[in-house]
Amino acid sequence: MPPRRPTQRDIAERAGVSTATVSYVLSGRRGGAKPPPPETRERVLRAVAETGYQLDHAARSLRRQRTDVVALMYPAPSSPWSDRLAEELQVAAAGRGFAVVALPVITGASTAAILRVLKQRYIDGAVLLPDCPLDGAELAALAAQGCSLVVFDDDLEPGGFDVVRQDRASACRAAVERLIGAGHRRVAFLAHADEHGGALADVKMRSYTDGLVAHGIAVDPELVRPVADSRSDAYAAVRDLLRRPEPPTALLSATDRAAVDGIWAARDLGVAVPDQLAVIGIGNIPEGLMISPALTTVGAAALDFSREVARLFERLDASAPLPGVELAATWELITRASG
Amino acid sequence: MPPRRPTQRDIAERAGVSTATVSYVLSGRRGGAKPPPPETRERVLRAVAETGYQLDHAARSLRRQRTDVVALMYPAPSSPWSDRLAEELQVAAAGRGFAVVALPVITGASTAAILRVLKQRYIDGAVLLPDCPLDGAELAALAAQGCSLVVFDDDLEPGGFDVVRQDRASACRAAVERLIGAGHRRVAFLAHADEHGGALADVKMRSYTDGLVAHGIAVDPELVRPVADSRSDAYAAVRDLLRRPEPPTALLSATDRAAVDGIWAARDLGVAVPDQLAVIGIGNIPEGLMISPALTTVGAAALDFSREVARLFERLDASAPLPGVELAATWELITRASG
DNA sequence: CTGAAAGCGCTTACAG
DNA sequence: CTGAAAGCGCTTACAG
Repeated sequence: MPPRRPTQRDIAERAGVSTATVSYVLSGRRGGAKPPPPETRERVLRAVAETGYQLDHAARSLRRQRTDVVALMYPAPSSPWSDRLAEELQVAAAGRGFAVVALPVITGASTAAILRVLKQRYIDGAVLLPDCPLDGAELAALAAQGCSLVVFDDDLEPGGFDVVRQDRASACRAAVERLIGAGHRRVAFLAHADEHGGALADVKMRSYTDGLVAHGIAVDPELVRPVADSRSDAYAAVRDLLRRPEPPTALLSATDRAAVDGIWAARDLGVAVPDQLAVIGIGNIPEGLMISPALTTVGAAALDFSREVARLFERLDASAPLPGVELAATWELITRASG
Repeated sequence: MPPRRPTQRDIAERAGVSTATVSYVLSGRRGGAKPPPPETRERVLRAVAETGYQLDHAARSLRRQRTDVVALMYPAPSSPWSDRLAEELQVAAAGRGFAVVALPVITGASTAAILRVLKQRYIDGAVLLPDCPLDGAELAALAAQGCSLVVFDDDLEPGGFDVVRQDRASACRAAVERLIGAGHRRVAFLAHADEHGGALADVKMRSYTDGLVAHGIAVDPELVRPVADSRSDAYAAVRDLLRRPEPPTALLSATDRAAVDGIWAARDLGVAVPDQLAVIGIGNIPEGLMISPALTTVGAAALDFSREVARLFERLDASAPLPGVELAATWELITRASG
């Protein structure tokens, strides 16, 4: 049987003071009035040390109507972007006494439990990376209940929450234009698999097809492969494409990882990149810089979320609700050597 | 001003029932007695729908003395392993009404806030991946307070919590033995950088040095490079090593990623792997299967945490505290083509 | 300077 | 079948 956790009442008895005094000592807070004198303070702290007392988060949250916890929500699996944001958030949060919890959203698994974390006030605020499963109405409802939200989304209008614009569609389209502008007519596309579908997958696919069609190029279904989410599938698909009688001369990939695998496949077949096969990825992951030739890609230019993090804490610190604003974190075509 | 969140009292008034009835309807729980009849039920549910009522997590947790939240703690950055465990945990949790929060521990940032999440009963239980910043005494204290814990660790004894053994030291040592057994005498080591130090970094380094010394081979400081945590540094370091007058004939890397970069560097210099340079990584990430030649590595054989996840929920479901047990998830030398 | 007391929003034995 | 009431462990205006 685990012994009952000590409460402030236990500490108070042990130290011969009231629970109010215990709370004042522990919180250091005292609404303007003087703090308890050192002697009282010490008795309390000694009792805390002796019993191993720990604050009860639920009780404090209920009473104070805030949790001092913020969340980072993102579609799983994690990425260098979500990792970096988690780090920046945690550094900023530590200085203000906030804890950070990450909420990876598993595709396919039920999202009910994870949405409960937001709706039932487990947390005071959150940063939502792109493609989280919440619509504008749900976000507005959360904001109206006092949840501080910074949301990465290219379509939503701010409304009690802030929206970070990446303009991913334009950047993806620029990649297609670059390939066609360089004279490519047979452009292959490594698409997301169906089970990794979603808004962004659609944006990527539409950028590809719209780009081709806008230049009078028919979309050849043979050149579109749903392999962008699997390294081994991507490698095999590109090898297969390059061995065809009429191989593609350019490759756009929905993920940088698959693009890198494509470059490997090309290298292993003796196909020169970019001369015989131009390759452009999407996402701008660090690995793209490591391969030779370095990967041309589409994505955010810098691994830096300081503005978004700062904005979240502005919201949390504000005494009155802040209006929703738009922040720009625009995706760009990042031209390197591969295409 | 955000309107006050509706409470069960508001729902009760609106539906013309008591708060007790509201609670019974919402929880579906009723200690054996009959549930409220459909008519009452409907009135309550209508009021809930009209007001957008959401349960208050803090109040419920305080009253029920459980949170229905479990955590996954792991040293950042995330990895295929932490991603996979998050997924398995979430699937298992969803079926039982539990939410999952991830707690990435940022090296360098203060761990105080994150430890509070465990100690202040923010959660009912957690899986701790290797190298989390909690010692045996802290874990025992948490367990004694009723927190269900499954801890990956090679040294700790179970004590109110379960311990998952990986035996990483033996597996790392086996990698060194394999290289030396194959006749290699000049074995380079890509070590962790100092800032990525920790117990595992030490285990890896010791396996390397002890292995060499056990076979009468002096450790050449020139062959040890602290580059395993940076892809670009690893690539450059291996290129540099291979250009030396007396290049190494084998390479052990503290991370698979750096090992893969090493293979790239070798390929780019025309050095054959494994004939001119045998390469072994540590970690068994999926990427190791993608490179050619496939990476020999050290790690868990399968990306499968079902036993650990099941055990966590066994603990959570148990009416009385369970004794701590050891689970085996032993690391192995996984022999592929590179070394 | 300190304490008694109310109350945050739930759940659940218990009485009717 | 339903409701009044206690209480989970805190914080904080308020009284002394």
